[in-house]
Amino acid sequence: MAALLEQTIRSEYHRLPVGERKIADVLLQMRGELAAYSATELAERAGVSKATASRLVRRLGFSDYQQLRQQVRADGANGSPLAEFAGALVKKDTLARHLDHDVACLTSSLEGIPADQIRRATEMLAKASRLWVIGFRNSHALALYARELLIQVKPNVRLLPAPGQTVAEELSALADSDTVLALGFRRQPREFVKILQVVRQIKARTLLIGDSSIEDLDKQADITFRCQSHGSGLFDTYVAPMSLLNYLCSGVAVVLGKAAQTRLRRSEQLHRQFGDFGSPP
Amino acid sequence: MAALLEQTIRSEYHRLPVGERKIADVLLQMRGELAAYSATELAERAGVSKATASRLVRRLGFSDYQQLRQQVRADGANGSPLAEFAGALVKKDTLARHLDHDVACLTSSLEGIPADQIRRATEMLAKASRLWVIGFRNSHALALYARELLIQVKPNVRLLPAPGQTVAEELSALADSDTVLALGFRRQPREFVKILQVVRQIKARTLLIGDSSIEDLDKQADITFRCQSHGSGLFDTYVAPMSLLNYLCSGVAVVLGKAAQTRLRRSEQLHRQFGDFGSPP
DNA sequence: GTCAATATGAAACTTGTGTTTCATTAGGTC
DNA sequence: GACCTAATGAAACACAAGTTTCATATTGAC
Repeated sequence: MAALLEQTIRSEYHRLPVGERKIADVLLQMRGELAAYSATELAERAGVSKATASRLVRRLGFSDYQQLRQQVRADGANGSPLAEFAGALVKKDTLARHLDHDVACLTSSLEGIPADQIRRATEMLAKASRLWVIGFRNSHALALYARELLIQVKPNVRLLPAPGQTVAEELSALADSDTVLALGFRRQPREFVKILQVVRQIKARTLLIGDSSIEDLDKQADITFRCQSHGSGLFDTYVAPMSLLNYLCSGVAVVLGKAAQTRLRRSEQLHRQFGDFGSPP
Repeated sequence: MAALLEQTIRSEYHRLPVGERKIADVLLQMRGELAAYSATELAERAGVSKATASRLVRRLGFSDYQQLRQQVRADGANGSPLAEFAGALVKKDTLARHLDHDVACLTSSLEGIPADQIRRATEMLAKASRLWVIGFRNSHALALYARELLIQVKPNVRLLPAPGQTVAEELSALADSDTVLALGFRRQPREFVKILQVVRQIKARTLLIGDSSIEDLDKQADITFRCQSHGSGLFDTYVAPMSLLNYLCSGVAVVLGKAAQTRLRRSEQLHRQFGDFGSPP
């Protein structure tokens, strides 16, 4: 990145007076990100005056700082957009494109999450006296997965909707010391919104995980995680929430500490006794 | 890069008026390079006035554009230059490590799959007169997801185990023109193996998706996909099979062509009539 | 030490960026 | 349709960025 500028600087470097050299050094260190900085900041960083910075720009052959910045930007831009173009030209097969898509989806959904939000979420799950996992339609598979994990480290984890029962019936047992883990991806029925309202009235905690379709439903929740769910093909992809749930539940186990560990071990043992395929008879 | 900003934008996006959305879209496209552009340029690119751009910055919670630019810069800096300088020093937090893990897991599971195997698998699913999706314990959530997708493009997709019924009872209806989609991740009961044997005897087709625990069970299956499932924390991760199932089912819809499309559209319509949250009453 | 020649920073200046104001328009409600 | 609210762009504005000027400091030659 900014290779063009680097060449220019190096070829002039020996001619530069001390002050201008200081700035040149800073420029070289910056590389691609240079365009994000103002000439004033660069001058400060180098410990010289703005005037010196301005003069260096001239000496390097630019008419002004603006021009330099644009060159760096154009040069650096060859990094990503050209790569995208090339990617299209390399004619990846559809599987490779699908993979790229899902990786991007996963990454952009998780990477910006503040550590504090994760911490609060895991504590909310860990400290709850009972947990309710709710998800309709598409989200039900996720709910099932979440319950599967949570039940291994904590007693009293209930899945909704349960076959043969109405949600209202089940939820009548909800208490204010409980936490509801709501999976709200596209295609939730209106019922889902009502449930969140009820949960709020009862003053139980709500942890909402969903996609852009939840819109301002985040007002009903104590903590909200938004994941990308748009798939590469016809169907929505749930890699992001899957990964997030995995991470959160691991975190819950850590918060619960000893208690969870023993519970987990006991679950392993039960599996063995019950007779897993793969374990000795 | 600029992940934090992306999260912020996505969480506010639905609240934004059209003009501000245009700029938000531009910001999302820019990602890391954003700091190199002035608010004026962004406004021009989005086709709105500077004033609108300024207002968006406010709405996203920044005091001014300067502040936004600095956050993007600091955030993006964790990406390349620091990594280049001292890879060892980059003390990623546990979430970042988890993300890396799951991305690696997903990538290594899918990228090596031959196109031909995908093709055969989708055809096997598409051509079956009936489909059975089987998965116990951990794999049941995956099975549920698979059924959810398949039922949208094909009639007669049955999920096993079903609550209140024994698998044997259900499977008595299995015919040799059927296909069984078996999810065999860690912790399958012995029953699972027995089922695969029965399926083979009946000469129905078997598509097996699982992890290393399936060992030589692939002999019982016509096609086998092996995914990584070892998680970064205590629990297994299922991002890879999730992504694979998504891709395969999309493929099935394509193979089935028109018939699947209309079925899908009808399903969408039904959802709407049934009354989704987010759709007009 | 003196003298050029050059380099430098402080401050004045200019320009353009980003914010704010305000009148107009669009969207929603009764 | 009348009304209110919110959104928007044009223009006025405030401010900071970058350039230029100028007086001072530095360097090297003699």
